Amino acid sequence: MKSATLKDIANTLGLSVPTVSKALKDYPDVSQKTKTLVKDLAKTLNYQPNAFAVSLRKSESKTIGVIIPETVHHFFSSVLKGIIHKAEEKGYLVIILQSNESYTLEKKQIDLLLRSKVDGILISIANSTSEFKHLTSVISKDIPLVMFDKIAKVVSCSKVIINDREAAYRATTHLIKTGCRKIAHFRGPLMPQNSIDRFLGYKKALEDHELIYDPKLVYICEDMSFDEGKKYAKQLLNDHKDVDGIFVNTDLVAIGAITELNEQNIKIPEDISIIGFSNWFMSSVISPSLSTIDQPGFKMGKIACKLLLKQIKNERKKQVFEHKTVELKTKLILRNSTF
Amino acid sequence: MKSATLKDIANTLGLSVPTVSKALKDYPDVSQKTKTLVKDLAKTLNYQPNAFAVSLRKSESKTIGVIIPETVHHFFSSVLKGIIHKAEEKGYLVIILQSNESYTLEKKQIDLLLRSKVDGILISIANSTSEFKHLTSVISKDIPLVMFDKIAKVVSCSKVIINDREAAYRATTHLIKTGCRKIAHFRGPLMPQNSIDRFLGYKKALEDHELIYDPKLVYICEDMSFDEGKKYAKQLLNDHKDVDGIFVNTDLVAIGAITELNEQNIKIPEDISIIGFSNWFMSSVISPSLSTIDQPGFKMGKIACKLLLKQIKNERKKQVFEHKTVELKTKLILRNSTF
DNA sequence: TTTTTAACCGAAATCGATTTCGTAATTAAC
DNA sequence: GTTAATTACGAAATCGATTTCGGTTAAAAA
Repeated sequence: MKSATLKDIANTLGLSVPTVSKALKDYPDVSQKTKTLVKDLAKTLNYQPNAFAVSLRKSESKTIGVIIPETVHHFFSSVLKGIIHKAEEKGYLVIILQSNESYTLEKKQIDLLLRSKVDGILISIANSTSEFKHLTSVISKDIPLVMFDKIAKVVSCSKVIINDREAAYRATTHLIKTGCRKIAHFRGPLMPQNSIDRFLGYKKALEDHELIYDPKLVYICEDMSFDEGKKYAKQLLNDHKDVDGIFVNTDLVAIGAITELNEQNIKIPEDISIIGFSNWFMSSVISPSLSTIDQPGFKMGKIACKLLLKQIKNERKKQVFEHKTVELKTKLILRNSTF
Repeated sequence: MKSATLKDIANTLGLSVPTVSKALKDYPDVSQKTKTLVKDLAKTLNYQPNAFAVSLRKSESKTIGVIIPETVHHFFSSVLKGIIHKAEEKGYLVIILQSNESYTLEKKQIDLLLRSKVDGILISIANSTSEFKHLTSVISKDIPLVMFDKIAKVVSCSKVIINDREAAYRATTHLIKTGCRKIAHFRGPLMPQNSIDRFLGYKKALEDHELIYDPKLVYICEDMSFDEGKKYAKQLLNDHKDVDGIFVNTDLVAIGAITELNEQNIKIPEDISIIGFSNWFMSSVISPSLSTIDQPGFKMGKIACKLLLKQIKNERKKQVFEHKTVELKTKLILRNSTF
């Protein structure tokens, strides 16, 4: 029981294939009579145009590809939701791949997506990605590309980001304004732009408020895990007993730190204030609940997808598309891990 | 700068398109000399077969579709990770759609996937889905379908599940064995099979241990949210002051309940023991940490995908494929919300 | 020298849908 | 009644790759 084709309709009605095709698409050079004839039969046969054939003819797949570092991650799954939502609304399907923060995998996946002829690509790059030939080659092939959250500044394409630096500045400043004088920073890996920017925001906040920036107070988390949060909290308590605040690159690590401080009976925020980044759901639930920066994942996904689809549309019309960088607002969420 | 086609290679080498095609695929009726000639040029031109054309010819897309109720959900994003992992390994891409627990959307999405000609479909059905014509119609079109986690028993296809009933039985039994005598149950909606099964496991455990099953101790959570957990915990404390245990359908709701009990200074587990279901990461981090049932999401995704791909393979070979139901082991995780 | 047999290659059909262009039949115009 | 203008359809080409089936050349066998 294969599905009906134009040929099937044409044969049973004694028409030619082109006429049937045109009838279904309301071409003016088909009589009303045959149009209704064709459309009725198409409905009863439940005719669906063969997507492969249409794709081949129009050379478009109505599909976009997304590469994220990790699906099991509150922020990225929110972004994903936004992307899928917008794409579906515009008649596009979404192929998801995850790089697991690996540059090698990311390259392979870009290749996979190109081979499978997606109409465009959304990407949030892996921590280990420091070369961008695979991305610029996408652009040079005239495949629309939009980066979100973890971007590479040097790649010229549309981007959707938050102002990590400013948000980190605000978070750190809040610690300062509520009395912290010796503030540590658990930062992310050296490479990705947003871990750099958050660090710079932290540093700037210290300097603007006449606190001394001390590199020894900055701990680098390689995989930004719960365990790393615990580990560096422990180490911090050993190294610097008089620390009274920590600004953490991401909530998960902050929660690890909170767990360690709780176990050592350090009072939060009385002894040490902690502020995280990203606003995972979890953060509202642990004890003490975690102050943090809210990152609008769903919105970021929607906007990134919208930008991509617009660019795809322009590409088809051979119009130039100016790359845009959209910066989304973040919110400082105050809970019980800070004053 | 369009990408190279067989025609391009054929023209520059003075060969015909079929010969080039056969050279690339090592047909025996092409001389070694032309083979190397063709292959070399293909490499320098970076030739990639046009996926649309191949799909049309072979009528396969090397793509599978996945419908889940929600991406922003620890369990489902784990399953997703497993699916994508296995699919990529076997050369398949994965299209993700989310039904948002809506039957209407689910139907539309099945249709979308069929129209876009995926080679197979993986689905975890929405809570509101009680009719299955859209699913049986997939099967009758000979498109392989595999259900996971939230399944419909009446649909005849392969399934990957856990034994919800037995796991719930174990969880409830643990409460009983550690001294609970009046155990409430926060269950899920009436429809989905696993919320029914978990309820039945709870009930059976009570009966097997000579405790009286009291329907008034069962609260129905419609959307299984944190807030519902809080709400019903509050209500439970009003309705039945002597309750000493709660078995909750899912961790998120359990965490809501814990939050409410904490606020009311009820001691966990001394006054009331709580046990959840699913083992969200969050559960190990809140205080007190939540005892729960571990559900192997990643493994479930991998196995469901593996089953689907095997069925796709068999379908192409016109072989019959016997539907399998794989039941994955769960684990009782004991933490500090129970003795 | 003739016949047989490989070895190599290409013509043509196919997968479905789309679009351009040409033509027959009908109607309108003069 | 002849010409011009519609109307309504189909032939053919196209999007790339694949596969079957012949056919030509050269080498091997008789």
